[in-house]
Amino acid sequence: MPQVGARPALSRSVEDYLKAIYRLALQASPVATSDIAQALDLSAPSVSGMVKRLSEQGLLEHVPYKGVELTDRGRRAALGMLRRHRILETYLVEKLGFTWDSVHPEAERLEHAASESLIERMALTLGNPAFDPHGDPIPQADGSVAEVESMPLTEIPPNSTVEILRVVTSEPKRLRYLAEFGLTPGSILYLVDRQPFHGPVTVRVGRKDRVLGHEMAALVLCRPTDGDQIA
Amino acid sequence: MPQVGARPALSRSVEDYLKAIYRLALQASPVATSDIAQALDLSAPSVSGMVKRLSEQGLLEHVPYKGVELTDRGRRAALGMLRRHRILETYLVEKLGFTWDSVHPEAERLEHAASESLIERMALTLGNPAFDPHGDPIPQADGSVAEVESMPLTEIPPNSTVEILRVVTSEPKRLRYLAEFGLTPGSILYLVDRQPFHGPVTVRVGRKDRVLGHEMAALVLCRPTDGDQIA
DNA sequence: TCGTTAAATTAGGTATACCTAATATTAATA
DNA sequence: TATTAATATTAGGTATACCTAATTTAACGA
Repeated sequence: MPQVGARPALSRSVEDYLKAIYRLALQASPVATSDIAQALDLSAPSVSGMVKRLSEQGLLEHVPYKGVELTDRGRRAALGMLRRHRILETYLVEKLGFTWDSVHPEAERLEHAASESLIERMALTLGNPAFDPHGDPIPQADGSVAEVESMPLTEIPPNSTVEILRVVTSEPKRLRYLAEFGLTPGSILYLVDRQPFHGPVTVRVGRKDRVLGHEMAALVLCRPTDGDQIA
Repeated sequence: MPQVGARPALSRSVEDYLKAIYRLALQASPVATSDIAQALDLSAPSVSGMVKRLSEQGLLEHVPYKGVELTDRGRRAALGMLRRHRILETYLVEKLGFTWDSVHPEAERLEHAASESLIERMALTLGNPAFDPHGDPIPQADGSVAEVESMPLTEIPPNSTVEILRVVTSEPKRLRYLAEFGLTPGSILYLVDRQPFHGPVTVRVGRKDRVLGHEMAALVLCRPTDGDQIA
């Protein structure tokens, strides 16, 4: 008899594979096994073996020497994991006072253990949020994912005012660095200047001007605001 | 580099063994391997094997053919698990609206995944509770456990008023049954009558008289209240 | 088109944690 | 004390998920 609130029993490993493949498929599809190996820090043969088992289970389709794609079942499972992860991160930050740079590993472990009903109760308590603290969209229970148009700071023309929508890193050091500058989702900033050829970007947050390296600025996704007023 | 808030990495299985041995040792010590096997629903040889590995790791002392006892290290780990479990149960009930009969399996899975710092944040949010929703004492971070004198309903003399302190089962059906009667920790009841030789017990809760089978009544631990007034 | 290289797979092996069947030890009884 | 029954352990085997080393396949440039 299956547990109340339980989900199809996939092992931790399998859940991690599906999540990684989903993410990688957003960049390029089919996904190369070597990319999976790199993402999960595993050897290539380990991934080959697991990929074979997962396709036998109907979670993904594998064309040997070509790559893998998630089946509908595999994608649903991956989206479920992503939902769990992002609801957990949001809950930890909103309700338990964790900082946005510290929640990733905690959510990474809890997402395998939390039941569907726990996640839905957390979501309800949070008012069914559509985005997590990093601005990542939270897949809804029906599998839909909000798509938001955004541009990295490195592509915004100088002299524009933008709202930060999303920060695409889970590295604590970088998250702390950005938060120190006030560069978190929802905040408004004015792009003062941008050096060509992958040079630094100067932004004004509040009254302060900050210089961001190109790599850092590329992680900050924004949307231009209507006016051009300085906050 | 160990994780922030992480604990010594013990596997799920090991954590379950230590928890079970701790509980069993409260009844009788040393603990028989067959009792561990029964508690964890494993074969006797599986337990023999694991017991050997755990004693090699210094988590318990094993005298072959006699039984096992936790070492200090083993006891600390077990108390840690118990704390995690009970904080989690309390949090799920108090903050997320779970019912007291449904939290056990959820906590059983989360206790292996939650970091020390998550548990301490939950405890703080709850005001560092000393007891969980079933009245079980929550081991404190320093390893101390509140001891409360209590008697099962089956040993209370008729015509006395008692407060329920604890209900010692995790079976949902029984918990729901008792909750229906208003028999939860903190509630006051009047023991109307008690049949000898393991017969049923009649209690009055509010205005209603309820008859409880002996087995059920034995799960309800109480403390006599000063007066003898009927609530 | 042939050879070289990069990528992927297969072969074979390890650790954990379980199992059943067989054996050993202890404790209770005749 | 010898036998028996209960308890525990050892022996040997399975599944999962990882590893390294060896091999195969595909793709690309000479």
